[in-house]
Amino acid sequence: MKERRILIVLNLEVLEDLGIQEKIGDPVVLEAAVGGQGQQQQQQAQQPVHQPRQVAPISNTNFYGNNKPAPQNQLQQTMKLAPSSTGGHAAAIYPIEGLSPYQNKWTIKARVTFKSEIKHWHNQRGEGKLFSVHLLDESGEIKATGFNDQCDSFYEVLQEGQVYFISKCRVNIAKKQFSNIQNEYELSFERDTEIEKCEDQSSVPQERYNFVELGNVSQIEKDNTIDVIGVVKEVHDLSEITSKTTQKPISKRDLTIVDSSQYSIRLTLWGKQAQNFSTDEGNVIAVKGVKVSDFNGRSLSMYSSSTMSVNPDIDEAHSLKGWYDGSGKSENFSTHANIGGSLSAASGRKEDRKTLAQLKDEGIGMSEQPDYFTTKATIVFIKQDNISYPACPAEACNKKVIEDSDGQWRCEKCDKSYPKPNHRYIMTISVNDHTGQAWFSTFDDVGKQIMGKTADELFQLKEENEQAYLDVINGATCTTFNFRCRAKQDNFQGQAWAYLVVLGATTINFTQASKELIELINAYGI
DNA sequence: CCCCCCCC
Repeated sequence: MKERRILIVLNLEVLEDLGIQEKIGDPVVLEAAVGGQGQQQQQQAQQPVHQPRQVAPISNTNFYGNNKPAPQNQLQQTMKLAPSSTGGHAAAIYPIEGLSPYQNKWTIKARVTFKSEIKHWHNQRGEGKLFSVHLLDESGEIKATGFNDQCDSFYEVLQEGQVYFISKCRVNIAKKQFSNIQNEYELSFERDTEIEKCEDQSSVPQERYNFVELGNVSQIEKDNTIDVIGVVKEVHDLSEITSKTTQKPISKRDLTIVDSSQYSIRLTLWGKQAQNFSTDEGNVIAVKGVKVSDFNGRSLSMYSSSTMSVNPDIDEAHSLKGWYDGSGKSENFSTHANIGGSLSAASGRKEDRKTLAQLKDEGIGMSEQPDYFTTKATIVFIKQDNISYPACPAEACNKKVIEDSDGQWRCEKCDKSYPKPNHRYIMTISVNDHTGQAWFSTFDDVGKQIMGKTADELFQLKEENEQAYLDVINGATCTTFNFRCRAKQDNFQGQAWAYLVVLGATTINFTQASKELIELINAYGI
């Protein structure tokens, strides 16, 4: 948490009525005046802390972006004097970033960048209605909510896009989990809140963004909130789904957006935003406060409080449009599907892609908790003793069966005998990649994939035609797969080792594999 | 004082 100095003025005495002054005397910035630590912090702040390819959270929120928050000294610049909204006394215009519960005599001059619809609620604690707005000035942004009477008073007054003087609100600690606004605090309108439309509508920024390049979205964890800017590549038809939680139907529209990082990503719009979307392919959209989801590697989903601006008049939009109309239109785009370190949609577990050398170097499978990883490797050797075992043929039993003296196969677990067993693979294979070697254990499903035959078929073949059997083994050797594995620590004669079990294997899709390699190369930022 | 943000 960033250190914050609070100065509470308990009393002051007016020595002389000087009227309204820009400043009195020769005030100095508080931090510098404190000396020592304060100066050190300032010097640190001047260091180039920003690394180009890294996507760092802004301040201590989980809001990600490329821009640093507004520097503190901007706050002083924002301190100006406002025309009175109440007649008589002039009020100091306060920067939004300076609002806190410790000070309530302020007026902000802010643009409404978003206004929600009126929402009605009823729960065990009561019922009511509310609306909320996002307020922006050059220092920052804040959410403000009007409940019940204040909903009636201010809903029509506040219009999206307009600039207002606002004062006398309550300042509460923001509930970050419910907000995509970057502020420690949020406002609620009170009975004596004053809101007045500002004559000068131009001096407040339209919106503030912290764009994350589409290629960097994989670095953002699921459920975080980001801003993105991209060119609309595809507009999918409006569809309707039924919400699992509310059982209510809701409109949905998927867009595919792209940017010059040569990544495409799906952006889902909901409800009215989905219905009203009418922007054609080739236009730039800037989207603020969208949710990052892990579907298909990474995708984006609009909240009802997310906002979209079509072809905004900002540098990023102009350069993207230039890029797209020039070359981008005919380029190919990567997605974040199946990238190393992404979350597997199937299991929801983190499955890092590892090289075989990394397994050893990083001690994978040498800790209490199992590790999961994927790796691309080639089978170089299949151990032929114990390639399969005779298993109980009963559904989902799989217990090893023993042949009786009368030729029946006995299962201890089922307490039954069967005329013949069902063979199941328990292969141990040696795999290699360009970095090293490992032993993997595989069971029936994966064994079938590797051999292209059931263990029963292979067992039969070995009995009938030894050479044909060896041909199958040889055919499976030197094949390459993407292996999905679980690593668990085990002990053998007092020696700890990593027991690596293959949970699934897929053959190499060369198009996909090439894309992944290109992504890896791009990640070096060359 | 709401706080759900949906699907595959």
